Amino acid sequence: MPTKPKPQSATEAPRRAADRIRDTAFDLFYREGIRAVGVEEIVSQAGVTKPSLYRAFESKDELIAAYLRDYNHRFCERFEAPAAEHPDDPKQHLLAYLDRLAQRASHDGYRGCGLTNALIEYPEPEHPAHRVAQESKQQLRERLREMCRGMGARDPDELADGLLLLLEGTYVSGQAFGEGGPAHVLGVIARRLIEASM
Amino acid sequence: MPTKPKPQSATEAPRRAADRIRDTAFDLFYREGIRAVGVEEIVSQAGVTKPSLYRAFESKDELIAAYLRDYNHRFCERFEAPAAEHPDDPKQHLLAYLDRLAQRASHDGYRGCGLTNALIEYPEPEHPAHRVAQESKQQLRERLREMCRGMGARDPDELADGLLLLLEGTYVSGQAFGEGGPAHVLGVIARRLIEASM
DNA sequence: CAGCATACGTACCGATCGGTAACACTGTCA
DNA sequence: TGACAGTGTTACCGATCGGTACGTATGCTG
Repeated sequence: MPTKPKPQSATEAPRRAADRIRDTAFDLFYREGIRAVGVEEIVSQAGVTKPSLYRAFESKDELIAAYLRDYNHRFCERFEAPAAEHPDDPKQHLLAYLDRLAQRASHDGYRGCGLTNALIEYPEPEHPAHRVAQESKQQLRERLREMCRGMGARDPDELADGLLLLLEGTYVSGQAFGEGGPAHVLGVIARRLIEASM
Repeated sequence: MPTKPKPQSATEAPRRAADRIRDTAFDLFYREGIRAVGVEEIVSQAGVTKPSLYRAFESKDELIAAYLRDYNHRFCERFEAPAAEHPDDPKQHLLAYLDRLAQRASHDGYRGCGLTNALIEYPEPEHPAHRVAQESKQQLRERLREMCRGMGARDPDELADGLLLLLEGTYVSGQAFGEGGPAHVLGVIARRLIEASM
């Protein structure tokens, strides 16, 4: 590991080709959809060439899988972030995340959850994209159950699934309806549901 | 208009090419996704040829739009069907639909809502697929509001949006999680939410 | 039967898809 | 100095994409 002697020019940096490809693919896959984006578009926008892509990734499918793993990583960070302000309070933690989500999802141009979108674009259960996204979603479900247990819900698993439905519904409704979409009620509805489940 | 002298053999019929294309496209687009299906696959499985497709439809995009209009039509039928058993009772009408949906969505291989899936596959707002799906979803939102008014909810629009989130969440969660997915709680959760909103 | 429109198929188009072979260039480290 | 890893360059592959020019079969009407 070199002691980064690269003359990185502040933000804009001539980083490794693999990293630029990873970042560019992330943005394009998320914004335009995975199937809609060809490898040519990725490398040209990343300022690299195709052989560089295939030296770093076995195939487009592997690049997709890497994108989804990255996405899940960033998602988990966003999901756990409110814990800093609400330590040992899973209810407030979750509601804080939901409020932020509701705000993002009520913006025009919101693209929902990259993992959910990938599941829909790749319905075949064997496809790497489907697999990675599915595993991430199961992980989220388990995390929600854990939080609902922490809240002291009557039936934690049931409440967790209910909240998961609301979550996923917000992701996709944010895309279907623009500015004044149904996502803005997420906060009140979730609170009402939680209250009625204690 | 001929007096249909065609010797149609009961169910299996050598119908018009356009009809076979429409039906085949419906099945393939829904099951495998729109972008994943090429026109070649459609015509070959329909037992016709490409020129027949392009004589009946201007382009693949137009065929997609026709598919989504068909989908919305069938959806509305399914959605309104329970009205026969629950006339003038929007709450029982809606709950009956939700119960049937929860059952379907808890099956392995469930593919969700074709309109929702299309919205995700085609994020560009100008694309015919996005447009048709978006209009259908707005129509559904309005219908839900109407039903919530009929239920006598405190804030009908708010409850309608909450139920819409649950609906959409069920569509996508049915695909993410298989047999024992979160979709099975839709009934109890919706009832609890409605009760807490009266 | 002739005439004609409708409906369909054969064969093909250019463009793009994901992916690769072969070689030149650059900077780092020994 | 030389070996080497990483990258860029160019050109290319077969397959598939959406779409079409053009000839052929069929069936109704006179």
